[in-house]
Amino acid sequence: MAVATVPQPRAPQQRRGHDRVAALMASAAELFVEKGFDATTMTEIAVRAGAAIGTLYLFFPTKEAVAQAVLMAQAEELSGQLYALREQTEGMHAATIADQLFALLGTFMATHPVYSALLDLPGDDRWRRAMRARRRGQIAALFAQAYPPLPAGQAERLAVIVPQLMRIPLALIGEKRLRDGVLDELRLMLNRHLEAGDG
Amino acid sequence: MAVATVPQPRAPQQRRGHDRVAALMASAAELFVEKGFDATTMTEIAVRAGAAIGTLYLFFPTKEAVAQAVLMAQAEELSGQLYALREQTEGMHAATIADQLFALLGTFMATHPVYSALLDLPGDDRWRRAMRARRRGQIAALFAQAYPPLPAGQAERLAVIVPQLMRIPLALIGEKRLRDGVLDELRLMLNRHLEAGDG
Amino acid sequence: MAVATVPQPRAPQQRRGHDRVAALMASAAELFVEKGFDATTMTEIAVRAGAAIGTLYLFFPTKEAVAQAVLMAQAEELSGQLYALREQTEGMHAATIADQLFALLGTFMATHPVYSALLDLPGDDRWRRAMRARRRGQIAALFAQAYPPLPAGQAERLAVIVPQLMRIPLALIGEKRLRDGVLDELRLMLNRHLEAGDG
Amino acid sequence: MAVATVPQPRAPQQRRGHDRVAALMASAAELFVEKGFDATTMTEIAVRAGAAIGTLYLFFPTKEAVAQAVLMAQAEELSGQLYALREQTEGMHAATIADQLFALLGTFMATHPVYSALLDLPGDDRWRRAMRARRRGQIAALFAQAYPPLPAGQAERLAVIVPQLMRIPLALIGEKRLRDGVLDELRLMLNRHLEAGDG
DNA sequence: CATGAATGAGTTTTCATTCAT
DNA sequence: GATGAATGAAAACTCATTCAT
Repeated sequence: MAVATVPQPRAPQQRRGHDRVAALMASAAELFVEKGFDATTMTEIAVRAGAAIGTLYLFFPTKEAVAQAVLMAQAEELSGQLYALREQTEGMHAATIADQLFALLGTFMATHPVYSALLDLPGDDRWRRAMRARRRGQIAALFAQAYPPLPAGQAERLAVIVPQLMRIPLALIGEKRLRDGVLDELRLMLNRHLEAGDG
Repeated sequence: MAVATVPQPRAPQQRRGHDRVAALMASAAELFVEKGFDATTMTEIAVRAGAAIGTLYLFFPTKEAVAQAVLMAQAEELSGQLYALREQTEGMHAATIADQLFALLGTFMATHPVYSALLDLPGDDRWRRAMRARRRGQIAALFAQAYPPLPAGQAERLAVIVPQLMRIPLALIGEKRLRDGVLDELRLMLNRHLEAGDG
Repeated sequence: MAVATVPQPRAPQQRRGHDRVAALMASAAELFVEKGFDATTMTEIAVRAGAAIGTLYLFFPTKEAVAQAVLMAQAEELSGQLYALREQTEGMHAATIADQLFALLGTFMATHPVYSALLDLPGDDRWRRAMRARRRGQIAALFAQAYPPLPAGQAERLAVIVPQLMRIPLALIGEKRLRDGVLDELRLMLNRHLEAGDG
Repeated sequence: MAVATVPQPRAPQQRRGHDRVAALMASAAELFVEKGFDATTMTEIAVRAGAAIGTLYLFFPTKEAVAQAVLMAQAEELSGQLYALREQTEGMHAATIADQLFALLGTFMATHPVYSALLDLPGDDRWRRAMRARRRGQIAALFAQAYPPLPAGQAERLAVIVPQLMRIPLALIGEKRLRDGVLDELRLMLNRHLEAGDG
């Protein structure tokens, strides 16, 4: 039962539901990065998005569902980028493909910090596993295409390793010089490894 | 219907305080790995250690303090191992040192999963930062000692990268073959990078 | 992931207000029986009636008002039936009247389960009391007319008892044989009691 | 995290857990009768028992569990009374047994109003069904023992009917004279029915 | 008349922390 | 040292009700 206390003028209700959901998800993504999933409250998410708690629950039945929606949207985006990369690098030189992939992942991780934050939560569900598997498959396919003589299994191993490599610089916020250096170091390390081929 | 349990006569709790604390910390470490820090309750920690909740608070003022104690103990252990490694590899061939370091970190990460779990929690405190810095310093020193001509900064960059590399296989529980393959791949990649020297 | 549903084009809602209200009340009646008054939500009522929540509030100011309307309509119907029974049994043999009343109430209770469900809610309001009083008066009048020598007060007592008797079989859904047996038993018991007159 | 605001002196904590549970259940029983199960809040239950909300949840995991505990305790009591009645009326005259049963149920219903209130909630669970079945069995056994020539099934039918009969006067709070009259009427009706035997 | 997105007070439930014994 | 009953602030979640369109 909602008894109006101080009937505040309501914000314009013209925003389409789509905008509302987008604002809520953006708010959630920010908070998940700032404080982590557990420490973020549903009320905070709503407040930062300029919505009431009930509005948040209008679109997402649980807090877990918010995380899932945020993560899925970002995974979708990454998947799209990886797909596009595969298209546009068809037939290119292996080293070029690797460089592009490296750049793509590095940029994505840097600009989508919530992606890593949510993907590696304790207590991995079915859908989180599925997301990781999909990413692994796409990246493995890219490697396999770029280096046809790649021995069995190596593409998959690289698909596991490379995304994790790109997360390393993320922890170095506030140490910009070191961060850039680490990124270069990682790039160099991976290139050398790929050029050398399997041992 | 859940009604008050009949207070069972308790087993004599005569372990020395030291054992008590060790049991509590071990219990906490297990639970932090299984369910994550936030999802672990103080009561669970006490129960699994066979202690009462009050006893847990006798030794640790807050839940955060438990995590800190657990993490510090493990960091201390790692630090000791790194120190010992430095002693025993003095004057050895660079490649050998690297291999040893790799093995040491790999084993440590695999056997101390709570270490990573706690070190990378969102909301980094002063003491967590200090811990990371110390590790970085020790590993950088090892690299600098092993490869005297290492260009300025590279030892530090490697000290950032290598521990993170060794965490990658941890996520592959249940895929043993892939896990071992990834570990080999990482070893190979790092060795090649070190052999090649700086660009 | 639960995201805003795409607003489907709506079917034309051209039913006259009267039909609308009838549909809403029917929907409410069903749900009150299925889940109880408290567990039924206004949104459910509207949805099952194929209406929007706002439409429901167009006709009923509160949830309580819905219950009141539903109950009043059914009480009105029962009252009408009782009135008709009184007319058509004028001058009949007492036993016949009793049988008819018994049949009437039994059928009504079985076909209007929401009637009992709403009438016996905790927290009895003025209007619920009034409804019970009216029913009591009508049934008492029937008894008084059928059995003129009925001692003072007995008609009223029977008017309290008989409707409650007829509710008993309602609880036996799923045990049809027992239910029918109980109904017969009740009929027999009441007839014997009436034939014996007051003690 | 509980940050003490105004450290109120705590009430004496000497009451045994048993008393605590009893007080909570008594408080719940009162409120369930006064306002019904749904309208009663866990906070109210705790407050009326002089406990904190957390204390209530210490003993009962959910509100449903509170109801279950209250109902089970009362059902246990009724069951004990019925058992004792069976023992002490062994070999007695049928009419006497019936009278005793009638008195027992009448008194029980009047003094344990929460029993009916909880047993007839919408959404009958397994345990509620079990409770009804048990009562039915016990009463049927009593009837079968009292009236050996009772035709098959009638004992069970009576076991369904009689407890419901005894609930009827409960609704007449505030109309004492009518209430007593109704009770006598019911007694008379049942006796006549039993004396007449099956049709 | 009709709609349904939006609201927020109120409810259930959890759990870190305290303290009398 | 050891205990565990007790606490209550805070978080997740519900739903009757409103109102701009």
